[in-house]
Amino acid sequence: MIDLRLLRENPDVVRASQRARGASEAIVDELLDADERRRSAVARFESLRAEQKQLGKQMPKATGEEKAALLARTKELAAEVKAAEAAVTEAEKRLRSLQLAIPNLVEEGAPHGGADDYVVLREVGERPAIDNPRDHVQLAEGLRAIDIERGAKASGSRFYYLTGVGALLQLGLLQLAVNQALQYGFTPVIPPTLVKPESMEGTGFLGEHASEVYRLEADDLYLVGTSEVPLAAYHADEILELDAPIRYVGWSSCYRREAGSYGKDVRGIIRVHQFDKVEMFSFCRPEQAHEEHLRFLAWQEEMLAKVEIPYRVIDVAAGDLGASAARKYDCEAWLPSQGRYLEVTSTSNCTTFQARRLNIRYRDESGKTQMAATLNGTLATTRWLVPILENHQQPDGSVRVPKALQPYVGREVLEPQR
RNA sequence: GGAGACUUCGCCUAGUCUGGUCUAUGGCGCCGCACUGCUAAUGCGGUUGGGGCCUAACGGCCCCUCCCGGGUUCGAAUCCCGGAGUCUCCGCCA
Repeated sequence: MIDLRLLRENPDVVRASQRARGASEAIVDELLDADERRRSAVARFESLRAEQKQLGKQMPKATGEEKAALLARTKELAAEVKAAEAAVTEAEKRLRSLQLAIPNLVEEGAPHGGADDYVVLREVGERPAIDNPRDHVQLAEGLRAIDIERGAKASGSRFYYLTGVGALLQLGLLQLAVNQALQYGFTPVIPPTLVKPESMEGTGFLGEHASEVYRLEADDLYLVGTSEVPLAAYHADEILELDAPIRYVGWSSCYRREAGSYGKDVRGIIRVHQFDKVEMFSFCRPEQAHEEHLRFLAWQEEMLAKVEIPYRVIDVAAGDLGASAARKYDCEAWLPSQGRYLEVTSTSNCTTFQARRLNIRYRDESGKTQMAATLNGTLATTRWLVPILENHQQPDGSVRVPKALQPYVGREVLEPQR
């Protein structure tokens, strides 16, 4: 949700941001107009209401004719107040829906343009030289690590079972991620994965991504696509102490409908309806957010280094940012079987956008309440198994376990079963 | 699933029966000042949040806010209806 004060004082900043995203600029003027209308409706209501209260106070002491006159006037006023109040409600409704339709202001420096206009910031690590690389499905089959057929049998397409070393590998990877986060002062959290509409709305997932979200109609609850949702909602309607950032690391299953993604990444576990994720989340002061964002990215790169995967970092273009994000960096892992990069992490600086919707504030030095900033970033997911298996495969179909994962998995090499 | 109790300005709490003087009580915490060799203690004062208008600013005036949404009324923290949440007991089940 956009800051109305900023919009009023500086509409050109909002227009420029919309332009960078390739989004509507006209809506900015609609919003300005709605804001204007709301304020005049409020002013009318408040002056009527003030008079009503004034007269109401005289009522108990009034007698006789005086009282009759008061009654007549206040009865009249009551109707006017009611009408004025309805006008305010109407104006606020319009304002709010427009306000919700405008995405976050893009951070200065973010590349302009659409999905293909990202900027590659760096490539890290050496791609392994593998002749005729097996893909993760073939490798997992040999290792008996992922059972896609039975996943389809039990639950349908894009579901899977992680079995044996597959299950161990995921558990190890996620624990490695949590342990790293603990080192940097994060509080571990296992959140609810069913949330109320307000939580979904507050994090901005019911806009353009609404069709991606599972909804339980009978209970009016949503299955979260990321623990970002319950982590952000954790402090909804609270006033926080934010001398230093408050950091949580969430571990949860994530659910995505993947509607309209048919034909994309159909094979294996690259794009699935359910997966597990360890997610960093931070509440901080707006002026700390940029630095925190870079820290998140550094911690993601630290994880990728631990599992010894070659990757690149991209600066996502404005038009490809989610509605909540002001800036987003993705890490993409190298995929030998496909000769391309695959997104494995994403970190967004949501500045005050989510906090404004969720009403999350802090007190500054002068004691005034201010909107907090929120940030999120992936630390590990089920999808990571794909580049881990593929990049560490051996000619015989076995897979070397990265050193950092060995204590969790309990072996140095995963051998194919026969 | 059934029955009951409860939800008040950061936290705890008075007020709700009997509508107006609630512009919401007190305590804790926090902030400021005074006192004190320093600290502690004490005293005095301040302290819900959101919004509108006026102002260069300091500040001032006003509206909303007693879980949420309706209703009754000239007037609602208070009465009525609906909803949410918390707790207790019962039932059922891991």
